[in-house]
Amino acid sequence: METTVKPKKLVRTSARTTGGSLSSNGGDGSRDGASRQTLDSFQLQAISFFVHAFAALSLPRSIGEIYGLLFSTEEALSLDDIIERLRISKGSASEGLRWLRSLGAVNPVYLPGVRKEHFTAETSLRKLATGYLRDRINPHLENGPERLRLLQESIVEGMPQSSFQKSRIGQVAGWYKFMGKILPLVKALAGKF
Amino acid sequence: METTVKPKKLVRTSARTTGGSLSSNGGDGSRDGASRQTLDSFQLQAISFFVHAFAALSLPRSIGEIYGLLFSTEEALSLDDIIERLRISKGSASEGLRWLRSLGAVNPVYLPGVRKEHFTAETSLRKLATGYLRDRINPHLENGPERLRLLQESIVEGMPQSSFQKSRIGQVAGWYKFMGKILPLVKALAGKF
DNA sequence: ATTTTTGTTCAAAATTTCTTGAACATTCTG
DNA sequence: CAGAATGTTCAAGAAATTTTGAACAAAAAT
Repeated sequence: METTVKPKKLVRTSARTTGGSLSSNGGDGSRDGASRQTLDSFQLQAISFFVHAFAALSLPRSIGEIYGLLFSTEEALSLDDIIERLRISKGSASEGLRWLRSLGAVNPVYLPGVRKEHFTAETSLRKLATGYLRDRINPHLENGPERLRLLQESIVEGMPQSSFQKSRIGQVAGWYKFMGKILPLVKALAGKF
Repeated sequence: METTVKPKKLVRTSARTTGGSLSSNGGDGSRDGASRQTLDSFQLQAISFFVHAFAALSLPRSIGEIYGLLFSTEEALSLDDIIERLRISKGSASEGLRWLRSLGAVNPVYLPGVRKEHFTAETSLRKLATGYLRDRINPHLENGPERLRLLQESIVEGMPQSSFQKSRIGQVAGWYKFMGKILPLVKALAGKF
């Protein structure tokens, strides 16, 4: 549930174990030297920002890290770029990227002559909000009518409490109506930002 | 993160170990017999409903159970009533009730001559929404200006990417403005349900 | 003042979720 | 087609969260 905020490592502090032989320069100027795969202060701050923001939605740190990195980087990055810069596992990166992609929070970028898929962050509030609502809110609302029906059918007529129970069902029905009203409003307003 | 929905036990299936000597009838007719502390079909269905709904917000099952029970029960219930009916531990019940209380999702009820605190569910959408926003959304937004400042200060002037970085900050500022617009709208509309 | 009732707290156990890394599948290249 | 590059999947381990239960504190009753 997380009520109190605990300090978590911003970016994992591991030192590379073996001198990795990967190259795959994501687009920064230096071809090979020591500056490779380091994050600048803006990127660090942005990653911190999004890890925090995503945590507010109970989403895993790795997803916040990936989005934060893409958000703060002008060039499109590949899976390996992400692994290298964030020092997370292939599995996490692949999984996190898949999640972000399905939401529409990340855009594939076509680069002529490059095999690896590259991505940039989608920053349009409208698209982000739409994707989030579609993937994480709507599924719950779609079950609404079914759940409401189950609730109604569970009432045994003629009991002293059945009148109370019916009034409760009225409440729930009202909540669903509210959601039906507010969500379009959210989308409409998001379109203006 | 929870993408796939796993079947969870609706209400724990344990059998009482010792014939508990607790009494504290919450208000149902029977003074002592076998019908004590059983849940009717409406309560079961309501608990299932709220466990599911709260899970959508990544809240623990025990909180959904407690709210569901109170929501589906006309009489006010005490901590012990909740423990007895839901078969959850004292710790969970106390903790969950504290959380619901702080949100304003539960109302204390005064019962003359009764020591134990009793509670009913708050069902006003306005109060629920207000409490949730106040406790779980606002705290994150209040850090907004500070976080935005940190982000700005992390930009190193004169680098080739600093122009890009400034445009990103503009995006984030826009998102905060959006939140500032939409939240009052949510509260206002919630008041009508 | 002592005992009983009521409710809270918190360390340990149980459970759930996240991350890792290696095996596997797929697609491209020569 | 063989080999290399790229990306996915998933079992096992690590980490975080939730639940339990017993000790404790506070308030009320006797």
